[in-house]
Amino acid sequence: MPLETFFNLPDAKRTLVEEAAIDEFAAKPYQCASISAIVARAKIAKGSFYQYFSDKKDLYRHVLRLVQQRKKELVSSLTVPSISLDTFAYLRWMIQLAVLFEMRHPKLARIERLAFLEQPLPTDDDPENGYTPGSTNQFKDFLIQGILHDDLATWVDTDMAACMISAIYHQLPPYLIERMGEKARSIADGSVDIAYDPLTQDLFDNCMDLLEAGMARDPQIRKDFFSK
Amino acid sequence: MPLETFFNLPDAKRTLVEEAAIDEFAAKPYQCASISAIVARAKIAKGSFYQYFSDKKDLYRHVLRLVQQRKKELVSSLTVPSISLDTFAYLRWMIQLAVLFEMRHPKLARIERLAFLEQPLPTDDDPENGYTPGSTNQFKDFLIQGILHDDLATWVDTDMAACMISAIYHQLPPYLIERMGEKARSIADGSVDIAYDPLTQDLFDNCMDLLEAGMARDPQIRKDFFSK
DNA sequence: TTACAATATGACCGTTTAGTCACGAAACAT
DNA sequence: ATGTTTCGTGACTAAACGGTCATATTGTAA
Repeated sequence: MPLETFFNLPDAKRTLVEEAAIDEFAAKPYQCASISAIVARAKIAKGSFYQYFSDKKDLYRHVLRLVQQRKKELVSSLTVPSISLDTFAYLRWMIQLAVLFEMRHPKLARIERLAFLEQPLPTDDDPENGYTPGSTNQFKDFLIQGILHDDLATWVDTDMAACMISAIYHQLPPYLIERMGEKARSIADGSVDIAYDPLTQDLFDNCMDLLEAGMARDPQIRKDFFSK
Repeated sequence: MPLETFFNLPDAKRTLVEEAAIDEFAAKPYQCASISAIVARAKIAKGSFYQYFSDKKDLYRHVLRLVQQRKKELVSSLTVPSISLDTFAYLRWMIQLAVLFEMRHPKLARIERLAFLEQPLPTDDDPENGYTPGSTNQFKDFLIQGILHDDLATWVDTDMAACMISAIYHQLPPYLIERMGEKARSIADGSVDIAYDPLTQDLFDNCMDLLEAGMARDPQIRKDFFSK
């Protein structure tokens, strides 16, 4: 945790430091991120930094906490689907959320992605770790619920499916946004609502079709569907 | 390209340098990889290194070339499926190949993964780039062929599907190997043939089922199958 | 043996790094 | 006004970085 001194800071200054840190951690992987660059960008003295944070890892964990916080804020600002929603409708909503987060906070999204891909690098001694939004564990529980709700085929290997979906969840949003082109900007600035844009929803349709029904023209397996 | 001096080296010494570089690039992302660490591990002088390579990027590109080369060697040592194979059987073979590569050359596999994730960092002025095994572009062409062969549903968005599959292709092998546990070691050392190990093939079955038929218990879409 | 080219070397350069610390400027209570 | 705590600061350390270069060693041909 950052030292109390950091939280005693006036909001403007604290935000300045946080923004500088976000810039740096979005630009470089954790190992290469430079404290010197951060204090230069935040226009504070090197010594001041160490009055706020005990070391680089301390700052990094704080930034990761910020990422989660901003994502929760985004969720709060959205129409949250009811829990009783169809599993795939909820999964679609989650991917849509990831895309929105990528559009509104590209740097934070990049930090989250880097943290996911670097896997067990800076995640020591943090017991609440391993279960963040988008994590493999979260998707696993989600899929188990899907089977219990009779939405998913019973033969689905939830562990492996969770690994595959989390890979997609972290890799797809930047691609989708590039694919959306100009439209992405209209949605990001709020002039277009993503939920009512037919072109974007077509993209999500295609994405969900792949997850729901796979890619085969003539699926031979579909085990419990045909034996139901 | 490395300088001629490097290729004039005795095999043992050249290999030593390459192994040291592989160790380093597998341990750290490109930006953080240290020349000093490499020359220390290879037990050569700093000056010697710069008689072999013009700079860090030069070495890195050479290592990436080594990765592709070793992968091709692995392919050559395997029973290559016929081109007329079913699309999904071929895709299954590709994933199996990725798993084998991860088992036999974990460091090289890690370098390949890092290169894929860092995306357009060290890929300048290399025209043959953007189309390496496992790249999104390669999967896209592969999927188009799949549609032409009538194996894939015609509505599949090949661009997006390629993005999803390449994400899985790079993320899944380490998970599968961890999942295989002790069995992975038996296969890696050759005492068990992956193609005839029922437990492993069960895993691949589940993986391919997900790609082929998706996850829904009762797929509503399956557009051109039901309208065929 | 001589001459010349190819290769090997580590001290060195300028820069950057994470982290420290003595000191000065506030802020605050008494 | 005085004492005390908190905060801000930039010079500083020791180490590491990528890269250079003059020099030393080796190999080869004459």
